[in-house]
Parts: sequence; structure tokens; C-alpha cells
Amino acid sequence: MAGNPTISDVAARAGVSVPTVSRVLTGAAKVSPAKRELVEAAIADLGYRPSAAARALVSRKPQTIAIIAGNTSRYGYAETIRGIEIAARAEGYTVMITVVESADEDEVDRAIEATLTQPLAGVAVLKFDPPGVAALGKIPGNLPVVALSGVREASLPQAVLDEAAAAEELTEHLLGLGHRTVHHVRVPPSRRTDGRTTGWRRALRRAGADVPPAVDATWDPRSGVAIGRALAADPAVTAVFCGNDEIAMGVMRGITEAGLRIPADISVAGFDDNPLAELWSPPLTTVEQDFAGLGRRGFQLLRNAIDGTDARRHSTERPRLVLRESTAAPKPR
Amino acid sequence: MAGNPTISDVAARAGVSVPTVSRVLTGAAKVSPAKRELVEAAIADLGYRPSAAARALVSRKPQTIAIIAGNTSRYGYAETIRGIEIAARAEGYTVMITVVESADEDEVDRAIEATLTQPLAGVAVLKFDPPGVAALGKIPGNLPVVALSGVREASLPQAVLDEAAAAEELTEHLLGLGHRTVHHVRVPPSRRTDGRTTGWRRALRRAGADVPPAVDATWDPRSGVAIGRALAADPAVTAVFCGNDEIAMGVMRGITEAGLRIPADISVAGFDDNPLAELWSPPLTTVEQDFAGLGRRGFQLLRNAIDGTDARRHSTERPRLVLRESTAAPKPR
DNA sequence: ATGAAAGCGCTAACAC
DNA sequence: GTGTTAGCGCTTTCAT
Repeated sequence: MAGNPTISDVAARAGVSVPTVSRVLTGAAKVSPAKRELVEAAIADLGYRPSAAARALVSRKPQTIAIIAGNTSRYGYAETIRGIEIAARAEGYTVMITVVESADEDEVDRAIEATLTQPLAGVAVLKFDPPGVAALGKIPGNLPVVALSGVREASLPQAVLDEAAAAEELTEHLLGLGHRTVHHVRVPPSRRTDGRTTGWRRALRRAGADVPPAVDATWDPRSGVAIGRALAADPAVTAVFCGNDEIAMGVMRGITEAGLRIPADISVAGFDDNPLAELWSPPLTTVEQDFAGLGRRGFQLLRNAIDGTDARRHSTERPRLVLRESTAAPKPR
Repeated sequence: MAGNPTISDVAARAGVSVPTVSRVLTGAAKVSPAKRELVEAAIADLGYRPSAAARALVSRKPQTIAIIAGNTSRYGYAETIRGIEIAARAEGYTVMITVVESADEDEVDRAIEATLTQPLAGVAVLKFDPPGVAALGKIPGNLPVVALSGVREASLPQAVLDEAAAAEELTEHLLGLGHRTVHHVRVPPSRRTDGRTTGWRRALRRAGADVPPAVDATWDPRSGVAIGRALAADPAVTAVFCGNDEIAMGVMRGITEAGLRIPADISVAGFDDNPLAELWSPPLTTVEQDFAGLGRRGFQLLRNAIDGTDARRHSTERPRLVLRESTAAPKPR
């Protein structure tokens, strides 16, 4: 026996037929205790492990789900993936990850093709960015899918973090402190607009405040530094809402380098509640997003889709404001 | 045709035999241009996609590798996984991730079993922590494996970041600044000792400096705060080397809360060069670890093992010291 | 309760 | 070059 033992090796060793071994394995039908014991002993002796490939081939019930993501290492992405993985593992699913780094059509196609080639029970797409959006569009309709993201959408099962509501609440908090308006630094959005920007604008409009143009940062926290310096140079800027904590940290550094203090001169708020946010100086006011929970909820929706359960297809959760020391009332003029 | 089209649907549609379609697919043998075109048209029409399960079953050349990791979201882990994934994808491999959260025997077994059930070309294990070490011990010998880690080891192919050398260099730097000794805060080690601790101790010993007991932190950056406060209370402490940047940030916060300044009163250095390290106040002296590169190198070694190439089985890289502003000469007494 | 036979979708081996 | 035949490791009939 050169390679791994197969089911027929087990059958031979136990002195039973192959289907009987299969029955023991799957528990699908009754097997007499005596034979069951023989089979189990043979399995243990041989170190036998069933082949998922052969199983998926014949039973058409793959136990693998694919996660498609534009990134795996940034905080929100990594935590969401972790949440999916934990929920999936708990229910006996294996997880496969495909990274689609750009929305470039060729790259998306290649990645999707490679993934869909696998026997998949379903797919979870992190629709956080343009690659995610592009990937979602390519998944064939007959495969169960769930989208995870910050922006609500109609057609597919989707788990959402209501970023717009949270951003609105945060902006209102800033306005309530007495700021005449709030400036906004965006992280790269998944589409023309994103929930954080939408909520921010909504709060400003409702309060009748000026809506200054949003400033675009990249995902690199360092991109916030120059933006912070520029913001510091504008005396109209008293409060800044950043698209994520990392950018906020860059912006704060830029503001500090320009000689202003936070929050005395300018209030800065972030988004995500990165584990380092509370350790920052000053500790960062932000919005706690339960990414791992998003992942878990997403997996549940995917399971519903896989099982054909006609259960809920949507799940929304409202992120929670975390007030710390980087925001305060504007200084009197 | 209820489900997905199969290779025989394609063959029927193109008016050729099944193996001919297979030959077009794999490029393994010559097919006349005419038939090739027919086949390609049929594939496109049907939206046919070969089944990786069936392929792996018969060809015994799976194109999937598994990554086994104790965590997916912490910086070093996430970056390493990203590096493996990118390298693997570039060579046509799909990546599957298994998380083993604890070294608990049952959990490790379950996770490994579930993974090995898949048709796998090979496995990459992140041997950063006890779960990784435990998992590594469970991989059957006939499966290509690579270990990625900070500590050199003999028997398996392994890609390494020479943390001991880097930690030694960093400690020497601190000693060279005039500190009588350097205190050390450890992150949870993968075994009794880890490279960072080893390098630190080696430098101290060689310099004839005191070797204070190492203090243990958890992975949570907040665990550093209390440690920082305690360290600040000890007047003998003038320099602290932390096992990673996040802990260093917690420690710095604790020291600052205790009323001391960095680096004037106490120098603090980290490890990893987290993207936020240079934005911290003061910017953190640390060691840049190329985790993504570690992942890439690891994948190459794994490929060697898979292909049976008798190429190198080890790859070491020396992390690079990054001097910033959190370390300085001790203040004169 | 159990075995024999069939077949999942594909590639390998062998004719021609 | 191309078709025919076999068979990967397993589950699913269908007998018994």
C-alpha cells in the first residue's frame, strides 16, 4: 500500500464490504455493533482518513466554503475572516480563501475560476472594496452566496454592519459638542460612496451644517499624515472624522507635527475600534465594529442558503460608539 | 442538465470524445486545431468548469495547499498568510486555511483531520505558537510540509526569520547607548524559549550585563499597560525590549501613565515594525520583519518538497533594525 | 443488516 | 490525433 489507505483497505482488514465501512463512516444506516467495532479498529490501525474529494464527487455535499476577499491582513478583513472561519469550523465546514487584489477583470476572473473549480458548498464575499464588488458579480447564480459588507443591497443574502447609522451618530456627537461642522477623511470606498461617508453627510445636512469636501486617503496609515498637516493649516477645521482608526492615527500625527493639540485644537475620531485605539495618545474616540460577529452572522446566512432553509437572508447590526479622549468641545474663539 | 455541465456535456456538444476534451483542458496531448476550437466553443457556451475534486481524485496532483495557523488576524500571522497566498496563487495553487486556536490535543486533532481529508498538495504550518508546534507534530510524514517560524529546527523544510540575531542586535544597540541592562517583556512563546528572548539574553550575557527576569505579556496589547506601570516603578529599569510592537505600545502607555517620559526616562523598543509603529508617539524603535517574504519563501520550499526537487530545504532571513525615537541614552544619574 | 453493482467527473493507458 | 476502456475512492441504489 504505497499511498494512503483507502476505504477498501479498511474493508479488507475488517473483513466486511466497502459499503459497510461507508455506513460506519457516515452513520447513514444501521450497522451491527460487532462489525462496527471491527471497522473502527481497522480505521484506527490503518490511520485511515476518508478522501473529501471522492466524497464530494459522489455525494454532492461539499463541506468547504470559499471566502473571497480583497485583502487578508488589514484589521477589519482579518477579523471578519476569523469570524467566518470559526463559525464554519464549528459546523464542520472547511474554509478556503481566495484573495482578489484588484478589480481588474482578468485578475478577478482568474481568481474566481480557480476557486469555483473546487467542490464548494457556498461562497462568502467580503464586499468591502471594488475587488469584492467585482468578484460578487462573477459568482454563478446556482452557488449559494453571502455578501458581507457595510452597505445594504437587495438581491443577495447579506450580513451588514450599519456603518451609515454609526457614522451619523458619531458626527452628531461631534456636532453636539459644539463644532460648526465636521471634516471627513475617507478610506478607499467600495463604490462611489460608502456608508461612513453617507452617514456623515446625512448628519451634517440634517443639522444644517456645511458639508466640506471629503478628503481621500489610501489604506496606508501614513497617507493620513500629510492630510493631517493640511487639515491643521485650515483654521476652519475643528473636528475630523476618519474612515478608520489607522488613518485617524496618521491624521493625528500630522496634526501634532503641525503643532496643534488633540483634542484641544482639533477633535479627531476614527472608526473600527482597532485594538490599539484605546492605547493611543490620546485614546481614540471611535466606533466599535464587531467584524468577527459580522463573519459569524454571514456564515449563518450562508448556511441558510446552502440548506435551502427559507430563513432570514439579511442580518444587520449597529456598530457602537466608543467615546474616548480624542474628541472634545471646540476651544472658544 | 440540472447542475453544472460536466465534461461529457462538453464532449457531446462539441461532437468529440470525453478524453479529447480532457486533452484540450490539460494540454497534455496534441489535439487538432479544428477539434480544439469546437471544444473551446462548447466550453464557453456551456460555461463549463472542470471539477477539481474529480481531477484531484484521478490525477493525484492536487492543486491546493493548506495553511495551518494559530491565528489569522494578528499582524505577523496575517501578513505571513498573505505572502503564502500570493505566491501560491501565482503558481496556480489554491489555499485553504485551518485555524487551530489552542494546543489542546483534541482541538488539534479535529482540525488536522478535517484538513487532511482534503486532497492536498502540501501543508504550510505557522509555527509561531504552541498550537502551531502541536499541529506540526500531527502531520503525516508522507505529505509535503513546510514550517514557518522564528526558531530554526532540523528535520523539516523551514523558512525562518532570524529573530534571535535581530533581538541580539537590538539589545546591543540599547546597551551601546549606555544602558546597564535591558528588561524584556515577552509575548507568548511557541516553546520554552523563543528567538527574541534568546537573542536578548545572549547579548546581555556577552556584555556581562545583568539578565533580569523576563516579564510575560499576553497577545492583548492592553496586557502591556500594567506591565509598563510596574516597570516604571522600578528605578533600575531604563530600557525595555518588548516582544512585539503592540505590547510595546501598551507598555509605553503604562510608563506614560506612571508619569515617566519615553525615551527620556525609559527607552522602549518593539519588534515587527507594525505599520503603526512609525506613527506612534514617539515613533517606535523596532525590528522590521518581512512576514510576507517569509510566507513567499515558505511557499517556495513547499513547492520544492511537492515537486521532489532536491533544492534547498531551508531559508533564513535576518530582520532589519529600525532605529526611531523611542530609544535613547539613559539620563545621567 | 449487509453485500454486489453502479456511477460521481475526470485522466491515464492503450489501442488504432 | 483520437476513441475505447479502465479506474481514482467513495456513496448510493438495489437486492437479499
